[in-house]
Amino acid sequence: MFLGEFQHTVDQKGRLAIPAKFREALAAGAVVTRGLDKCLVIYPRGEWDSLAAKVSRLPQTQPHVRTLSRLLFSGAVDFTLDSQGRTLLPQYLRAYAAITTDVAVIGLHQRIEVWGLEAWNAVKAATEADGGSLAEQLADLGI
Amino acid sequence: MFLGEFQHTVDQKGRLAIPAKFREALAAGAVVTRGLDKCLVIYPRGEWDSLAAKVSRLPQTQPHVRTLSRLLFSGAVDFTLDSQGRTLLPQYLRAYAAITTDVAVIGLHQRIEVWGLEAWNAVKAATEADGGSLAEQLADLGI
DNA sequence: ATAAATGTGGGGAAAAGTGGGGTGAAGTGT
DNA sequence: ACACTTCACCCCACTTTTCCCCACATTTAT
Repeated sequence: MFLGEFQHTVDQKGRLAIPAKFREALAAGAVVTRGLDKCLVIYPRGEWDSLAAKVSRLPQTQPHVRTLSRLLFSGAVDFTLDSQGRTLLPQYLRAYAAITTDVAVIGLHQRIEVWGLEAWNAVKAATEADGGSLAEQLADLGI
Repeated sequence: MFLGEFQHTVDQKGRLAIPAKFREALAAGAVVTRGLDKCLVIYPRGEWDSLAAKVSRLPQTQPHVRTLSRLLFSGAVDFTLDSQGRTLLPQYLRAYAAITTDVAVIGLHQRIEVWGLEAWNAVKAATEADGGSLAEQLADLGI
């Protein structure tokens, strides 16, 4: 289970150190891909496999199914850790999430998100300012 | 499993380097053909066989089934790698996908797509602009 | 306070991507 | 049937990126 917020830096080679607490759960294999909010998402193998299987089962003759497949799979990279517990983020993924040097690594239960630090701070600020309506929407979901 | 986005170039002889990560899975045999969206598609042998079987089973009495058959089978070429891990794309396939020099090679789980770089960037831009409806689809899948 | 673990930086070997010649087979036209 | 061109495939060479290793600073735990 991934929890917590960590501030790390991406070095000039595009490497990002993964919080030590997360490494064990990712060692068995994982995938990084584009998230829906201009951030990157790391799925451990099990999560990713079930997601990929669901998408693959859709009829690829439908245009929006192909679009969805491309969004999901084209951005994805097999996630590996080097001996220091770092991963190499491809240039196009860094570009997608506007990641330069400072990033926030966020544990979100079954998955991990990686944000450019500025974007993350903006999201946090927006969330806190917006607490009221968020509560209402969550109420609609029965939480 | 094919994943990721790679920017490669086609040289003057029409050769395209296949990402190293993909080579092993293609070495056992594969097929290149026209895709549905003005791109080229590379299917490993197993995938191609099941796709070909599926299409053959469709009622060839319907005009658009015949069109699909022609698109798929007439353009198909046996895929081979040279000693540098490159493949030779026939001129008519390059023409179909408007491929000149810069291309994007996209891993899509069971298949690989090859796009002219401009066309691919256009697809990506359209996808990002359309993020909302894709999020809904993912929600429908229970993600 | 000492030891261990974590995050960060960089050098160097290996691999990947790119370009270009040369040889032989296939196809074209006379 | 012949010369000629064109194309596919083999080899070699170069540049860039990736990966593996070592080193150091800072934090955490004992």
